[in-house]
Amino acid sequence: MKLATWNVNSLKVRLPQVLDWLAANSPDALCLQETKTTDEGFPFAELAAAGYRAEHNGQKTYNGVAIVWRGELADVVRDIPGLADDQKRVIAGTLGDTRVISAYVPNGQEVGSGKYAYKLEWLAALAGWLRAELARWPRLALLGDFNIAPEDRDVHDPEAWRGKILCSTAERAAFDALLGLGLADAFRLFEQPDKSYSWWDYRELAFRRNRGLRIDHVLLSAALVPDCRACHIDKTPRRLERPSDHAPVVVELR
DNA sequence: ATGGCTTGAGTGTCAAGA
Repeated sequence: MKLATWNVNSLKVRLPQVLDWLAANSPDALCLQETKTTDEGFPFAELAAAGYRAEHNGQKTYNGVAIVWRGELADVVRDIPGLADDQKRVIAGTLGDTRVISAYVPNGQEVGSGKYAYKLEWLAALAGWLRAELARWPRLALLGDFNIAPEDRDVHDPEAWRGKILCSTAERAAFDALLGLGLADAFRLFEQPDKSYSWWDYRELAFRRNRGLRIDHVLLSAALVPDCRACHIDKTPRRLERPSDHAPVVVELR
């Protein structure tokens, strides 16, 4: 089984690239973030023509997450149960016996800001909900844009980013708390190239200079880890014209 | 140098992203 996650930064703009990527990579499920559209604007028909079904949790202009899959998806949940939040950042479903969650963690804007407090509260709520999800579905994959670079090696210039948004101690502690639930960072299960990132700023030729951050992740429950054969970041779409600023992250499971 | 791009909104220019 192949699972992937991709923050597309507007599905309207990126749909041709998503369709091409699905055709080229043939994942069983693709988790999307930042669709930036309502359910009415979601391209269900175009995806169906490509052999994929979809569940979307969207809103106008901002946020929006989806799972695009082949086969059957059951027990779909939108949003974090019990969290008062009008931002559409979570959708989950079960593919076979594997729970698949597409998440778009808040950016946080600046350490100490209101958005930063919201990010940390949101991550705490996510962890609380995941504990229950893991109890129900031992085989669980949490995929998405976490907006956290877990370690200095995930940052092109760790000194410049020290303590800054996406890299602060509290954000990294929140990421570690997710690992503490029994989840593993699939990317780090394998030897990886140095300076591997999943996001590059649009400005200042950041991609060409590989000035990026690894903030998109796939976390696997302990039951899935032995089945994980590979995890990689696919930089191919980042090289296209009008790319998303994020690259897809792909895992292959037995 | 707090900029630089890109998107959605909507037609002038701002909010938000990371």
